[in-house]
Amino acid sequence: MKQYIQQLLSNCVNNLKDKGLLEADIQPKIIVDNTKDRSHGDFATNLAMQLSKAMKKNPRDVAALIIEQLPNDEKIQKIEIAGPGFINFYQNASNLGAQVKKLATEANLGIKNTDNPQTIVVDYSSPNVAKEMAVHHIRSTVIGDSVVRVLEFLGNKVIRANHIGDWGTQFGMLIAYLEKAEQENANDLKVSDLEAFYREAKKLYDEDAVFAEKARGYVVKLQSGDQYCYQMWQKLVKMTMDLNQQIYDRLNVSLTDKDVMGESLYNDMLPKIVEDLKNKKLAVENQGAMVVYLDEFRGKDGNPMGVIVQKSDGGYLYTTTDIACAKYRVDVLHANRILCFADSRQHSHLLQAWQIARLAGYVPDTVSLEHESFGMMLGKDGKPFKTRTGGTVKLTDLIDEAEIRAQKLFENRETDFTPEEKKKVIHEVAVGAIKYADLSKNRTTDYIFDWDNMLSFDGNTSPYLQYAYTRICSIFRKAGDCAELGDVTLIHENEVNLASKLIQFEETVKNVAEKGMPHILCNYLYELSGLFMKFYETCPINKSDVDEQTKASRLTVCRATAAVLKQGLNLLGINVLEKM
RNA sequence: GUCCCCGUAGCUCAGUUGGAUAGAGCGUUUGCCUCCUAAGCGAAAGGUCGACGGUUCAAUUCCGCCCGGGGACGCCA
Repeated sequence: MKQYIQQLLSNCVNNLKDKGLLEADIQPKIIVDNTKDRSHGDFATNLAMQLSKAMKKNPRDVAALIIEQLPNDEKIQKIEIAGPGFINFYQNASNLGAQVKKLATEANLGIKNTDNPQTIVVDYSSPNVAKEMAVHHIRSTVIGDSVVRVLEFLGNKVIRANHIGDWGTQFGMLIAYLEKAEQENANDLKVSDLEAFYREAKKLYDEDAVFAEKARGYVVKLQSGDQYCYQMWQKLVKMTMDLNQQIYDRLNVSLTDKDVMGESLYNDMLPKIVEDLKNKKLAVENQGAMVVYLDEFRGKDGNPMGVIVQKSDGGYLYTTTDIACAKYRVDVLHANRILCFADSRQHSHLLQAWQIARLAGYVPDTVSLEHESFGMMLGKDGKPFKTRTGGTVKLTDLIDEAEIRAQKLFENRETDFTPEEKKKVIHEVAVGAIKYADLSKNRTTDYIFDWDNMLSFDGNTSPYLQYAYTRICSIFRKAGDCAELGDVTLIHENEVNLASKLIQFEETVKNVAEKGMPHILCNYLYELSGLFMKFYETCPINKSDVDEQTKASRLTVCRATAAVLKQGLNLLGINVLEKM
């Protein structure tokens, strides 16, 4: 509808030009907004105010001229000039009702796949091997996974890339420690606490000279392709990812072992990359290291900053890996668009790596590289988040705590749930709350970690949206067999408001896909749920004094709302419930 | 020192490519279950949008300069 009005206005501008009322070379941006206030109609444009200077008339007169040019249209009930020169459009209620019915009845909510599907690589989660996933991993994991779902929903080919930290000098130490642990535990080693594993390895490395010597030897062997070390390294990777997979499964995150594309994947490419950069005169030697100087980035002295792509000892750095990684995603994965969900501290590093990749011709201008950065997790004191003991909070502990709190909440309610149903509700509510706490915030800003905030079940939270859905399910249960959907006739103000919001689902989802920001969808779903709650309070359905036609109409509105909520929550990676 | 992100109600956060009276949640005060689930709805209180300039018919939004917070700045990732 918005685009429809945009088209009408565009025609209108051309008419004005034909009539000589407007210079032909003026190209106004035609913007149609959803109004914030119902008294301003459904849609508004500021076109008249934009044109008023060029046409040398006051904005309200320009608005009148524009309206004169617009054809009568059955979808539009009324057009008004308001305030300083806004043009407000009132949508015909039956047109609005027809769109709601489409949402309720058509597959995929009437949303068609995008005309030009892209291959999009989404780089997210990225835990480190031999480290436990902690609360700060949740942002990349949960936000990235939601964007993946949104892009797929719109018909794109999405390649999930879990860029795990599986390479580095610490692996010598870890292999040596794993070897020791295996010897001590015969053939049945189970590691459930990676933090302890890493801590013990580090302790031995620092205190035991013989162990440290062996560890250093293993690094060299691993890097030169030694079979034994390679197998031990693989065990460490598997050990970690098996534990991480449990977390992904618990959190309903769509990543699997097939999506793992760790740093080590690009190892073989690194020597060739450096060689190529040297040949292209991009990399030059400085104090034994290979360095690329970039004009765009200045160092402390104001001179172009050198980005080291190969150390003086011949080793490579993560910048080199990220250059190779970008090349791989273009050459092998055929990406049209690459999204990288990583925290803001990596911003300049990524820009440098990508700039080099572009200069070297690995990534053409047609492929976009986007750092979907997010802020840091801070403590209540505004400093980077740490627990009292200086550590961080494990993701598993966070989920456990959420389930404990959800269970407590549940125990105060009277329900007829079976133990299985009860368990499911507690789980989905707890996980939804955690994910929504992260998803609903604009990812670019730093945010404060707070147990009570993150594990809240009231107000603007996932349970609120899930609850709205269960209320609809309850209505249909009550209506039973006579739940016939009918044409939508919008009578009550709360019905109209709900319907207007419902039809904004598609543009909201597209906005999320473009910006990589699921909080836009969260806000939308929260507003939608709020409007539904108001509708629920004021527009009865299963009551004896409601006539059949009204009932059928409202059931359609309910069906449409349920469809949007279910699909919307699904795009956030949150499951709906029939009852709670 | 250079560069990046941020500063909105007591707290946590929204605020669409500049638009009409800056919005939620939590917390506080308070009304509503003989009526489709009260994990809900209604009402009230709470703001120099960090400060000052500039551009514009219009600035929380764009530009400049300060102040404050966080971060990144050659051989870690």
